[in-house]
Amino acid sequence: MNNKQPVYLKLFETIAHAMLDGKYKDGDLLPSVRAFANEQGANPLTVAKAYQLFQERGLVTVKRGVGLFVADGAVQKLKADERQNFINNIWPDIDKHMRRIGVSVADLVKSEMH
Amino acid sequence: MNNKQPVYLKLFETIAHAMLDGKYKDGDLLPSVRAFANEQGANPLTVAKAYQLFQERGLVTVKRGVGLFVADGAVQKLKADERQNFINNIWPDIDKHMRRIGVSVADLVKSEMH
DNA sequence: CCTACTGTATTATGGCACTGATGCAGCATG
DNA sequence: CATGCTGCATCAGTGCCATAATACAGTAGG
Repeated sequence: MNNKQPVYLKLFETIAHAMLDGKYKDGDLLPSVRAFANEQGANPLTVAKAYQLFQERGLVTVKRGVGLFVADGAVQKLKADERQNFINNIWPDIDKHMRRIGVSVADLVKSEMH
Repeated sequence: MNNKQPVYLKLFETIAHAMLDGKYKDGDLLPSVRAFANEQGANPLTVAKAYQLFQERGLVTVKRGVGLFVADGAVQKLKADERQNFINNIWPDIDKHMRRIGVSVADLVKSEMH
Protein backbone atom coordinates (compact mmCIF):
# COMPACT_ATOMS: atom_id res chain seq x y z
CA MET A 1 0.00 0.00 0.00
CA ASN A 2 0.96 3.66 0.09
CA ASN A 3 2.40 3.33 3.54
CA LYS A 4 5.58 5.04 2.46
CA GLN A 5 3.89 8.41 2.64
CA PRO A 6 6.22 11.01 4.15
CA VAL A 7 5.61 11.83 7.79
CA TYR A 8 4.91 15.50 7.16
CA LEU A 9 2.12 14.55 4.75
CA LYS A 10 0.64 12.15 7.25
CA LEU A 11 0.65 14.91 9.83
CA PHE A 12 -0.97 17.25 7.32
CA GLU A 13 -3.71 14.70 6.76
CA THR A 14 -4.18 14.19 10.47
CA ILE A 15 -4.82 17.90 10.96
CA ALA A 16 -6.93 18.19 7.83
CA HIS A 17 -9.08 15.29 8.94
CA ALA A 18 -9.53 16.86 12.35
CA MET A 19 -10.67 20.08 10.68
CA LEU A 20 -13.05 18.30 8.35
CA ASP A 21 -14.43 16.27 11.23
CA GLY A 22 -15.18 19.44 13.17
CA LYS A 23 -12.51 19.04 15.80
CA TYR A 24 -10.93 22.35 14.83
CA LYS A 25 -13.16 25.19 13.74
CA ASP A 26 -12.49 28.65 12.37
CA GLY A 27 -10.51 30.71 14.84
CA ASP A 28 -9.35 27.74 16.89
CA LEU A 29 -5.76 27.54 18.03
CA LEU A 30 -3.90 24.60 16.62
CA PRO A 31 -1.50 22.59 18.79
CA SER A 32 1.96 24.11 18.93
CA VAL A 33 4.68 22.66 16.76
CA ARG A 34 6.49 21.12 19.71
CA ALA A 35 3.37 19.91 21.50
CA PHE A 36 2.02 18.20 18.41
CA ALA A 37 5.43 16.77 17.62
CA ASN A 38 5.69 15.29 21.09
CA GLU A 39 2.16 13.97 20.90
CA GLN A 40 2.69 12.29 17.55
CA GLY A 41 6.22 11.12 18.27
CA ALA A 42 7.57 13.19 15.40
CA ASN A 43 10.20 15.85 14.98
CA PRO A 44 9.15 19.47 15.53
CA LEU A 45 10.51 20.46 12.14
CA THR A 46 8.51 17.78 10.43
CA VAL A 47 5.41 19.17 12.08
CA ALA A 48 6.43 22.67 11.03
CA LYS A 49 6.70 21.47 7.46
CA ALA A 50 3.20 20.08 7.65
CA TYR A 51 1.87 23.31 9.11
CA GLN A 52 3.61 25.22 6.34
CA LEU A 53 1.36 23.47 3.83
CA PHE A 54 -1.63 24.99 5.56
CA GLN A 55 -0.05 28.42 5.41
CA GLU A 56 0.64 28.13 1.68
CA ARG A 57 -3.00 27.30 1.13
CA GLY A 58 -4.16 30.18 3.29
CA LEU A 59 -5.91 27.92 5.77
CA VAL A 60 -4.18 29.21 8.89
CA THR A 61 -3.03 32.57 10.18
CA VAL A 62 0.29 32.74 11.95
CA LYS A 63 0.82 34.76 15.07
CA ARG A 64 4.49 34.48 15.74
CA GLY A 65 5.14 33.81 19.36
CA VAL A 66 1.55 32.79 19.91
CA GLY A 67 0.60 30.00 17.57
CA LEU A 68 -1.32 29.06 14.46
CA PHE A 69 -5.03 29.71 14.17
CA VAL A 70 -7.55 28.27 11.77
CA ALA A 71 -8.34 31.06 9.32
CA ASP A 72 -11.85 32.38 8.71
CA GLY A 73 -13.74 30.07 6.39
CA ALA A 74 -10.80 27.70 6.27
CA VAL A 75 -12.76 24.56 7.06
CA GLN A 76 -15.29 25.18 4.34
CA LYS A 77 -12.57 26.21 1.90
CA LEU A 78 -10.60 23.07 2.67
CA LYS A 79 -13.61 20.91 2.10
CA ALA A 80 -14.47 22.64 -1.16
CA ASP A 81 -10.90 22.39 -2.43
CA GLU A 82 -10.71 18.73 -1.56
CA ARG A 83 -13.96 18.09 -3.36
CA GLN A 84 -12.74 19.87 -6.46
CA ASN A 85 -9.44 18.05 -6.44
CA PHE A 86 -11.06 14.71 -5.91
CA ILE A 87 -13.64 15.05 -8.64
CA ASN A 88 -11.36 16.65 -11.21
CA ASN A 89 -8.04 14.92 -10.59
CA ILE A 90 -8.30 11.85 -8.41
CA TRP A 91 -11.55 10.22 -9.42
CA PRO A 92 -10.83 10.06 -13.18
CA ASP A 93 -7.75 7.96 -12.49
CA ILE A 94 -9.65 5.74 -10.10
CA ASP A 95 -12.36 5.32 -12.69
CA LYS A 96 -9.86 4.32 -15.36
CA HIS A 97 -8.27 1.82 -13.02
CA MET A 98 -11.64 0.35 -12.10
CA ARG A 99 -12.60 -0.13 -15.74
CA ARG A 100 -9.28 -1.80 -16.40
CA ILE A 101 -9.62 -4.33 -13.64
CA GLY A 102 -13.31 -4.83 -14.20
CA VAL A 103 -14.74 -3.34 -11.04
CA SER A 104 -17.95 -1.36 -11.21
CA VAL A 105 -19.47 1.09 -8.80
CA ALA A 106 -22.25 -1.40 -8.19
CA ASP A 107 -19.71 -3.96 -6.95
CA LEU A 108 -18.39 -1.47 -4.43
CA VAL A 109 -21.76 -0.48 -3.10
CA LYS A 110 -22.45 -4.17 -2.62
CA SER A 111 -19.15 -4.69 -0.79
CA GLU A 112 -20.09 -2.02 1.72
CA MET A 113 -23.14 -3.95 2.84
CA HIS A 114 -21.41 -6.31 5.25
CA MET B 1 -0.83 14.48 -7.49
CA ASN B 2 1.24 11.34 -7.17
CA ASN B 3 3.34 12.29 -10.16
CA LYS B 4 6.53 11.67 -8.24
CA GLN B 5 6.14 7.98 -8.73
CA PRO B 6 9.51 6.29 -9.36
CA VAL B 7 10.30 5.47 -12.98
CA TYR B 8 10.51 1.75 -12.40
CA LEU B 9 7.00 1.75 -10.99
CA LYS B 10 5.71 3.74 -13.92
CA LEU B 11 7.24 1.20 -16.26
CA PHE B 12 5.66 -1.58 -14.25
CA GLU B 13 2.28 0.06 -14.64
CA THR B 14 2.81 0.60 -18.35
CA ILE B 15 3.37 -3.11 -18.85
CA ALA B 16 0.60 -4.10 -16.47
CA HIS B 17 -1.86 -1.85 -18.28
CA ALA B 18 -0.82 -3.34 -21.61
CA MET B 19 -1.47 -6.81 -20.23
CA LEU B 20 -4.84 -5.85 -18.79
CA ASP B 21 -5.80 -4.14 -22.05
CA GLY B 22 -5.04 -7.31 -23.98
CA LYS B 23 -1.92 -6.08 -25.70
CA TYR B 24 0.15 -8.87 -24.17
CA LYS B 25 -1.45 -12.25 -23.68
CA ASP B 26 -0.32 -15.44 -22.00
CA GLY B 27 2.78 -16.78 -23.69
CA ASP B 28 3.63 -13.52 -25.41
CA LEU B 29 7.21 -12.30 -25.46
CA LEU B 30 7.71 -9.01 -23.69
CA PRO B 31 10.00 -6.35 -25.14
CA SER B 32 13.63 -6.87 -24.24
CA VAL B 33 15.11 -4.86 -21.42
CA ARG B 34 17.22 -2.80 -23.77
CA ALA B 35 14.55 -2.37 -26.41
CA PHE B 36 11.94 -1.22 -23.94
CA ALA B 37 14.45 1.05 -22.25
CA ASN B 38 15.28 2.68 -25.55
CA GLU B 39 11.63 2.98 -26.46
CA GLN B 40 10.67 4.61 -23.16
CA GLY B 41 13.78 6.72 -22.86
CA ALA B 42 14.77 4.98 -19.66
CA ASN B 43 17.77 3.15 -18.36
CA PRO B 44 17.97 -0.60 -19.06
CA LEU B 45 18.53 -1.35 -15.41
CA THR B 46 15.49 0.61 -14.43
CA VAL B 47 13.48 -1.49 -16.85
CA ALA B 48 15.06 -4.61 -15.40
CA LYS B 49 13.95 -3.51 -11.96
CA ALA B 50 10.41 -3.12 -13.23
CA TYR B 51 10.49 -6.55 -14.86
CA GLN B 52 11.77 -8.02 -11.63
CA LEU B 53 8.50 -7.05 -9.97
CA PHE B 54 6.65 -9.25 -12.44
CA GLN B 55 8.97 -12.12 -11.67
CA GLU B 56 8.42 -11.81 -7.94
CA ARG B 57 4.70 -12.02 -8.52
CA GLY B 58 5.06 -15.01 -10.81
CA LEU B 59 3.57 -13.22 -13.77
CA VAL B 60 6.41 -13.85 -16.19
CA THR B 61 8.72 -16.74 -16.95
CA VAL B 62 12.32 -15.95 -17.71
CA LYS B 63 14.16 -17.68 -20.50
CA ARG B 64 17.66 -16.48 -20.05
CA GLY B 65 19.17 -15.51 -23.34
CA VAL B 66 15.76 -15.37 -24.98
CA GLY B 67 13.51 -13.01 -23.08
CA LEU B 68 10.61 -12.73 -20.68
CA PHE B 69 7.30 -14.36 -21.49
CA VAL B 70 3.90 -13.75 -19.99
CA ALA B 71 3.22 -16.75 -17.75
CA ASP B 72 0.22 -19.01 -18.17
CA GLY B 73 -2.83 -17.42 -16.62
CA ALA B 74 -0.84 -14.34 -15.71
CA VAL B 75 -3.24 -11.84 -17.21
CA GLN B 76 -6.20 -13.27 -15.35
CA LYS B 77 -4.17 -13.60 -12.17
CA LEU B 78 -3.01 -10.01 -12.44
CA LYS B 79 -6.54 -8.81 -12.95
CA ALA B 80 -7.83 -10.87 -10.02
CA ASP B 81 -5.05 -9.67 -7.73
CA GLU B 82 -5.65 -6.07 -8.67
CA ARG B 83 -9.35 -6.47 -8.02
CA GLN B 84 -8.71 -7.98 -4.61
CA ASN B 85 -6.24 -5.26 -3.68
CA PHE B 86 -8.53 -2.52 -4.87
CA ILE B 87 -11.63 -3.76 -3.09
CA ASN B 88 -9.92 -4.73 0.16
CA ASN B 89 -7.24 -2.08 0.53
CA ILE B 90 -7.69 0.87 -1.77
CA TRP B 91 -11.43 1.42 -1.93
CA PRO B 92 -12.04 1.59 1.83
CA ASP B 93 -9.67 4.54 2.07
CA ILE B 94 -11.28 6.22 -0.91
CA ASP B 95 -14.67 5.68 0.64
CA LYS B 96 -13.58 7.22 3.92
CA HIS B 97 -12.14 10.21 2.10
CA MET B 98 -15.30 10.68 0.09
CA ARG B 99 -17.48 10.66 3.18
CA ARG B 100 -15.19 13.18 4.81
CA ILE B 101 -15.36 15.68 1.96
CA GLY B 102 -19.01 15.02 1.29
CA VAL B 103 -18.85 13.36 -2.09
CA SER B 104 -21.20 10.52 -2.87
CA VAL B 105 -21.05 7.87 -5.52
CA ALA B 106 -24.09 9.45 -7.12
CA ASP B 107 -22.18 12.70 -7.59
CA LEU B 108 -19.44 10.85 -9.43
CA VAL B 109 -21.76 8.99 -11.75
CA LYS B 110 -23.29 12.32 -12.60
CA SER B 111 -19.88 13.88 -13.28
CA GLU B 112 -19.14 11.19 -15.85
CA MET B 113 -22.08 12.20 -17.99
CA HIS B 114 -20.48 15.11 -19.78
C1' DC C 1 31.97 -21.82 -34.08
C1' DC C 2 30.82 -17.16 -33.92
C1' DT C 3 28.13 -13.41 -33.73
C1' DA C 4 24.40 -11.02 -31.88
C1' DC C 5 21.01 -10.93 -29.19
C1' DT C 6 18.74 -12.08 -24.51
C1' DG C 7 18.68 -11.19 -18.84
C1' DT C 8 21.56 -10.21 -14.75
C1' DA C 9 25.18 -9.03 -11.18
C1' DT C 10 28.51 -5.68 -9.62
C1' DT C 11 30.08 -1.23 -8.28
C1' DA C 12 30.11 3.74 -8.21
C1' DT C 13 28.04 8.24 -8.49
C1' DG C 14 24.87 12.15 -8.37
C1' DG C 15 20.46 13.97 -7.06
C1' DC C 16 16.69 14.61 -4.25
C1' DA C 17 13.44 14.31 -0.43
C1' DC C 18 12.97 13.35 4.39
C1' DT C 19 14.61 13.83 8.86
C1' DG C 20 17.06 15.72 12.66
C1' DA C 21 19.88 19.07 16.04
C1' DT C 22 20.81 23.69 17.07
C1' DG C 23 20.09 28.40 17.48
C1' DC C 24 17.53 32.69 16.61
C1' DA C 25 13.44 35.92 16.46
C1' DG C 26 8.77 37.35 18.14
C1' DC C 27 5.09 37.58 21.72
C1' DA C 28 2.59 37.13 26.37
C1' DT C 29 2.70 37.03 31.16
C1' DG C 30 3.99 38.04 35.93
C1' DC D 1 12.73 42.85 32.27
C1' DA D 2 12.94 38.06 32.57
C1' DT D 3 11.02 33.74 31.72
C1' DG D 4 8.83 30.57 28.80
C1' DC D 5 6.31 29.78 25.29
C1' DT D 6 5.60 30.47 20.11
C1' DG D 7 7.27 29.80 14.82
C1' DC D 8 11.21 29.53 11.77
C1' DA D 9 15.87 29.57 9.43
C1' DT D 10 20.25 27.20 8.78
C1' DC D 11 23.14 23.28 8.41
C1' DA D 12 24.20 18.38 8.25
C1' DG D 13 23.11 13.43 7.91
C1' DT D 14 20.61 9.58 5.71
C1' DG D 15 18.35 6.69 2.42
C1' DC D 16 16.09 5.80 -1.88
C1' DC D 17 16.12 6.42 -6.75
C1' DA D 18 18.14 6.79 -11.18
C1' DT D 19 22.01 6.53 -14.00
C1' DA D 20 26.27 4.70 -15.68
C1' DA D 21 30.11 1.55 -17.12
C1' DT D 22 31.26 -2.99 -17.25
C1' DA D 23 31.24 -7.77 -17.11
C1' DC D 24 29.15 -12.21 -17.20
C1' DA D 25 25.80 -16.17 -18.39
C1' DG D 26 22.62 -18.23 -21.56
C1' DT D 27 20.43 -18.94 -26.30
C1' DA D 28 19.32 -18.64 -31.32
C1' DG D 29 20.81 -18.46 -36.04
C1' DG D 30 23.95 -18.12 -39.94
